[in-house]
Amino acid sequence: SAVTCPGFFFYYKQENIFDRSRMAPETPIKNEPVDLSKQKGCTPERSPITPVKLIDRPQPDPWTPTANLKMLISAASPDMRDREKKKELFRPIENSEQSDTPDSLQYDMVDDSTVDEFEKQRPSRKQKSLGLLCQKFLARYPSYPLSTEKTTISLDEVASILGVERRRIYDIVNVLESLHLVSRVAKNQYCWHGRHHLSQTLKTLQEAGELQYGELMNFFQHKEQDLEYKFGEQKKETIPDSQDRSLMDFSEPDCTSASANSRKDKSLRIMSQKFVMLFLVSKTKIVTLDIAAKILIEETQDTVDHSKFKTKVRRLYDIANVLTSLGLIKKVHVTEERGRKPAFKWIGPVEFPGKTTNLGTCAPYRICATGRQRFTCHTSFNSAQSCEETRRKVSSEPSSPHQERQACATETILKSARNPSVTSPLSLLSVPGDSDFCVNPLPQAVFPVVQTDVPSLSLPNGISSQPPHPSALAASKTENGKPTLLPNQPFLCFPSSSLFMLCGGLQENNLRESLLSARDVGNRNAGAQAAVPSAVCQKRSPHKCASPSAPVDDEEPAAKKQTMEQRDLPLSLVVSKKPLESPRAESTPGSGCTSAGHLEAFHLDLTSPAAPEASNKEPTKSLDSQEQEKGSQNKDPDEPSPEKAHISTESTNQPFLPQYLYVQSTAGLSSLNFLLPANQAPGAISLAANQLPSLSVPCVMVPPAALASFPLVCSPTITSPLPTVPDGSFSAATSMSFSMSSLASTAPLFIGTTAVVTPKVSPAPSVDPHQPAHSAQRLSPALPRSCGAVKLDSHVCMGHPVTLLKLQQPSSAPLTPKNIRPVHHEAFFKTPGSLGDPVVWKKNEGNQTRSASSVQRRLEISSSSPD
DNA sequence: TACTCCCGCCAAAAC
DNA sequence: GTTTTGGCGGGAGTA
Repeated sequence: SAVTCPGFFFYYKQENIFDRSRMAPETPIKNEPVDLSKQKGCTPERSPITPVKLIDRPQPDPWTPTANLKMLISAASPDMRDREKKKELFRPIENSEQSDTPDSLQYDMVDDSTVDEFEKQRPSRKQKSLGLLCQKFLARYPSYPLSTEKTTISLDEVASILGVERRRIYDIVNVLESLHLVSRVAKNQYCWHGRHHLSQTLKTLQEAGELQYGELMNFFQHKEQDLEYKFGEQKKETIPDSQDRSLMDFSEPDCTSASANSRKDKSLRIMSQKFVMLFLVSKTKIVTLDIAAKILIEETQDTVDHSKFKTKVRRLYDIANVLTSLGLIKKVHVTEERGRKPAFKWIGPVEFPGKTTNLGTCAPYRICATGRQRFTCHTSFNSAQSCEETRRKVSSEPSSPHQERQACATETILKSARNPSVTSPLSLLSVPGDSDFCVNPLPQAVFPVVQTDVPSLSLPNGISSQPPHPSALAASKTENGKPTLLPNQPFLCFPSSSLFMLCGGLQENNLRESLLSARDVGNRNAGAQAAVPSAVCQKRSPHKCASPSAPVDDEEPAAKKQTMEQRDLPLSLVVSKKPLESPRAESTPGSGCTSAGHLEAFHLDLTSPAAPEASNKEPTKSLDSQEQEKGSQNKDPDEPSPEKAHISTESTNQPFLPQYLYVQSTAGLSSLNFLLPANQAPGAISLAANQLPSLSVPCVMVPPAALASFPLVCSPTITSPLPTVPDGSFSAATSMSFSMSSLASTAPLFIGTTAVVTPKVSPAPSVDPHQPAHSAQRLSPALPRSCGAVKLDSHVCMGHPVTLLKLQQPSSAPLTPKNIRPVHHEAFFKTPGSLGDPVVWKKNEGNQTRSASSVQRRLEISSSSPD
């Protein structure tokens, strides 16, 4: 009941528990009967033993402080005797919980009156539940503490007070932390923030969730079985869990230390955020545990292990209990063919007025805007989340086209995340929804850097690439130490592996308009990144991460983008809105949000040009902002302003005609894949099959959908080719680090393969403009085109100078086998590297399995791959 | 029987 | 080396 009546619950808590605890934490203790035997945490003090009875006892009176006192008093004598029994029977926690919970139940239970009975009744498991414990915990603190007051939480103290072992407190705190209700300030010390930022956090999560899980959720909801099936496959194939993980890990490192990542990947916090995302993304707002577990497992796990599934479910229950205590969800059951399935329904806020940005501002927290990112305040979290998210995306890839697309998108994102060792930024970026947040950072990162090693290229995936890029860039930089930006250059070097989607012929007009408007808005979406910022900053710090402070702003943008509606859309930048078919896409213009169906599409879109509606929708918003940013960025091509890189957004409404050529590099990974606007004359792109000719493509590069946040480079039209940059300009460094921003410049992109480019690059694919439209989900060479989903913001690009991208194909060679994608198309967006044979990946990962997320692994690989 | 999820081992991470 | 964190899964309570 408490759950259902949050208000009441809280009120109650505050009145009673809270006051007690806070005001006099000790008193509570006293009140609480401590179970000497059980309570580990119980400090001797508490141990005092006052019989818990008091609490337990249901007194007629509501739990008011006074009532408590009465109880205590009354209990006094009996307590003593009962003590022993109670020890076992009642724990402080229980007691407190009961007391805490307004529920009549408690009273009922207790009412009996006699202590003995109580004892007999012995607290049931429920009474010991994490949910109740959490309620007690929450009761201790005000939901909306004064900004001025900072409440610190001592884990030990709380544990002792609540009469539980610290381990349990961690469970609670981790979940609360994921929502920014608390933040860790030091060992054993957390800071209570209350719900002030909850809406923002949720918003951010929602955005991120859309990007990451939008399609999946929809998909699942519609086809669980299929999905499952797919997932299984995907996991096997694509999910290089390790890679994904790696992403996460890296990302985290950004924020925190890399070391933490491994564990954090699986962190309850991240899981919590992801879980929340699922709700926020779900149209029905109902998420079954099995689906959630599947989705989450995919992300992290390589193999679909039943035991893992069970474990995941257990964790989800833990999280759900806390969320329930927060009044955000409630338990329900979904009846399906199979029968009744446990599920939870989101009963928390659905719309979030605020902008996500603020979160970032909140000192303690930061939301990593990135979809995948972690919202968690802690840097570590943020990064981790992002990574994880990305991973998930990747992993989650559905076998089905849609799924694939999505997967691709996610993968790309993930990849991006991973790649950038730092990823976090990327990850952030990648997330479309987050895009806002991400935007700034990414761009920065993105800049044209030439990375030699960067394996990851987010680009490839287009969307994903974007986010990744930044990170990638960063990563490359860090890794190489030379993230070289290409000064001024309009070029970007892409790692061979990367895939690019180029889109041409987007609705430039629309975009432009949107952009303009966007500009007007002045959003600098930079702000958008807010959430991301922190994370980004950390990661990016080098760049510009806009100061975290920015977050606020960022959030706003994000918020804008992803207003409820939009959020539906997968942000994916990818969005290209309607690629070729725009017509279909068309529709949803404003909706931005793509319906579930869209979602799927959008992912796909990201990858595939075609991605119609979904992409459209999303793009609209985010794109606009992005575009705007781009525009700005473009202004300074040279400088990669963080924000610059944007994905152009299209007006959602307007369908685009995306025309793409998907150029696939041969080896899948190694080679680049891009989409060239169909419009262009094929000739324009002269890709020798073997080499990489520098291409001038008046196309837009569309980063992965995720990019939304990132700058996309779009060249709407195929303008005349840009001046080609000398291939040589880009060193073989394959890194594609092109900064998104630079790309963002939107100027038409010029893609030139470096001389180095290996012939592998399969131009051929590129040749087919048409194909692209379809699914390009697969990076695999075979699938070249699929990528179409790019979102273009041609407009943006249009005006701008052309960007030259050079593709390197570094000998793509080296592509690690991993990179090479197996036949599976599922991999879609994965960067070439990511694409690698799943099997291989797995193998590679094998060792890492646990610690490193697949993403991470990927990253690692990629990083090495450069080799 | 299936669902829940408490409990605490134990290892990674952080001191 | 010690302490803090927290992943993990056995297994018991519930429905």
